[in-house]
Amino acid sequence: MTNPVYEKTGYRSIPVICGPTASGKTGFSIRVAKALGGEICCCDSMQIYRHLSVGTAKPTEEEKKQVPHHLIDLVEPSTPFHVAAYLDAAYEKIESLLCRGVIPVFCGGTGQYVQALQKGFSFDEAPIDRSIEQKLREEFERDGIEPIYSRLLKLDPECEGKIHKNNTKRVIHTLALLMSVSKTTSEIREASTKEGPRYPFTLFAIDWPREELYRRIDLRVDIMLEQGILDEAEWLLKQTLPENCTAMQAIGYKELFPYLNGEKSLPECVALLKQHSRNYAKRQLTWFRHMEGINWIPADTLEEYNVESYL
RNA sequence: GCCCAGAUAGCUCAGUCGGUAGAGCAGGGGACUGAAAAUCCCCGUGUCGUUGGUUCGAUUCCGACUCUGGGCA
Repeated sequence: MTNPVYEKTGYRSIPVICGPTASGKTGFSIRVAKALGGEICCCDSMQIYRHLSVGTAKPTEEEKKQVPHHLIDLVEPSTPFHVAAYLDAAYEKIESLLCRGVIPVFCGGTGQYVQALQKGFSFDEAPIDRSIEQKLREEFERDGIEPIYSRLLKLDPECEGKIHKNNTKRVIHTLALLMSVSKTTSEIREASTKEGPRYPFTLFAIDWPREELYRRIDLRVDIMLEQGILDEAEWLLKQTLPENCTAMQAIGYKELFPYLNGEKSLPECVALLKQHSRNYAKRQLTWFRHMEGINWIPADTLEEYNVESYL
């Protein structure tokens, strides 16, 4: 079996630097990319939005000068984006880097995106029909989740153990998906993995003692404030996007809106922002802990850690 | 100094018509295939402020004390 990564770059696999928010992924991935002569590909569901920079902890201009960064600033905050779109962009980027003999170095904290890359999910079906989803949402407002949940189970009984009834967002979303592609979830699952991973990836995750990680998160929020996250939040608020659109839900902005609207004090909002960042970090860790073959890097060994020996 | 209201889980509070207590948030664990920084699931023993009294039994009733609000001086 041929390995396009090895053929083009001499490395057996593409490194993916993961870790919770504020764990030091950006700095570390720059070091790795320099050592490997690679370029960085971001794997982050929020950094793909233009204008949202400080709040999403994008690499700075300074950092981007050191190593080229890709898969950042792909779309406007008003544009819907999702794993499928990310994978399209990612595969295209990987291909073009490999053609130049450059090894991509992935870096990011979005578990869903990392998983999709690692497992090689493909989403080549027709896209989900948004009008169906909209109709279902209206139905839910009117009659509650019961009838929708029953319809979902009727179409695909396997969902019973997989999707909790209270998770209305996923119930609605999944039913809309099944109706759009007329398949069951296991058929979708099968179809999306039948080709296997597109490229070999090796995963790494930066590991901090929990308390220390939380301290770093709090500290970084303070830094973001100094760097102008409020201006970004104000700009985003002025776009008057629908509340449920992805960009509006980014941690760092939604918590500051009440302050900008004069409903809450700044310290109150900042405390909440720190809180939500910590909650998020915990959820990220759940993803990474259960990923196959992930290599944990204790934070105090980051300096001397040699990614290359794993590739 | 006097009057009133509080004092219960890390925080905000509910409750026990007297039989040693429970929510939300925090915290911990988990799920995740087209919104994922989203969404959802599971996990709750704490001298019920201190100290006397009444009682078979007090966190609950009564007294005193301490502290915290608010009011009057």
